[in-house]
Amino acid sequence: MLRYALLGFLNYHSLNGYDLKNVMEDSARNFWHADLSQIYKNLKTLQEQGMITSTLEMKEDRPDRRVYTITEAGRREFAEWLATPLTEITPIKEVLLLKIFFSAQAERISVLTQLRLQRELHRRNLQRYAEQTVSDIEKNIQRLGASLDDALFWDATRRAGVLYEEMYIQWLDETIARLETLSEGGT
Amino acid sequence: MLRYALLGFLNYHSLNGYDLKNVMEDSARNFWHADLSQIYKNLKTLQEQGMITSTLEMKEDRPDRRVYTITEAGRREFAEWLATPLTEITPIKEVLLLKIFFSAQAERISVLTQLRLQRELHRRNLQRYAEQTVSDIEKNIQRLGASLDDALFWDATRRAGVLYEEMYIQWLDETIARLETLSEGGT
DNA sequence: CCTCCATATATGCATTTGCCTATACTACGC
DNA sequence: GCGTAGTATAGGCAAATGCATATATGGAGG
Repeated sequence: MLRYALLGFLNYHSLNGYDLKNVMEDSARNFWHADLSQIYKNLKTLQEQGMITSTLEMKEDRPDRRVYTITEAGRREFAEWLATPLTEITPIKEVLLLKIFFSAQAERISVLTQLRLQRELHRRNLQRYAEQTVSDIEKNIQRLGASLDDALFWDATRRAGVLYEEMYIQWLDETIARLETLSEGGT
Repeated sequence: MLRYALLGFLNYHSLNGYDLKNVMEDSARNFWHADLSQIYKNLKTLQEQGMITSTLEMKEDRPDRRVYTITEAGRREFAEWLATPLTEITPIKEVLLLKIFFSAQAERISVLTQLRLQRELHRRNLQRYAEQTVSDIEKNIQRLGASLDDALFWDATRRAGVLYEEMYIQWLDETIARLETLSEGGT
């Protein structure tokens, strides 16, 4: 999957591995993330497959950088992926829910503490998505040389992040409230 | 992570690999899933580490089954995991959002088709969570010999599934509407 | 009769992922 | 002067994951 993310970004603009990581962190972190080493490995594979080419830029004051450019074959593969419909839902793996599922066996107070901590983390996340304004998106559009059309879709993914965090916080609030009511009489 | 899911279920009741898979599918599929081969591998490892033991039950009409039972060490490790707070949020990898992010480069109609297909899939998912009633949870409680306390937490995870799907459908509705408005004049 | 499905376990293999480490230079703060 | 952070690439290794396949039996449906 990561290969398509990389091809997608390179389809806008030639970039090196380090910058790809930063661009991804800035714009896609609420639905995708990848380790730097993972990105370098994928770039190597993509080049071996002829999807991208690279040139080494010599720098005097900074480390040399290997800049990757998408090829025609790369554009084709990417376009094909974009056009192929997803016939399934991305399955969720949510560690907190796994823990909660078994939490009848845990100390009630410990569960509450953990839920409150998660609520705090999700609140911060929500705030970040909410603050990621239109101007931020415009900044990324300039950086990548993307079109104004892209802003619409980028904002849609930002909106998905906001809705997700709001939903998550609502669920945490509900669940914490339920546990607090029960705890008044018990352990 | 899967090891804790397995320990968690075995903490209620001794089970074989095949049944563990079914129990997980029935009760945890909206926040965790695992391949059968993955479950068998993990059971093997857990036994090597002394977290579980197994006995082979000979069946005449059916294949023999290896039934796993949690050990004291297993219970300790599981309890420790339950008590250790998660200091981070589970990162999301959502393929649809990755595609949507780059979808300014795709045919507008193709994007709409894909979003509508996903909406249909999520609607079905929501319906399943909504229909997974209290009686279903009670059935699982009996099957595993869990306590009534568990019902509270199991229902909380079910509720999380409902909220997630409602949120997702809302986002899809929003996004589809936005694209439809734009498409009236364009490609 | 034959195929598919359910029950049941297990191995093999490739891919993906995560985390750690090495290398190398600059700049900034203490 | 020294540690830390930023820029930049890359290899190593273990763990997790996914998918296919092998084996074996019984029952249901066409």
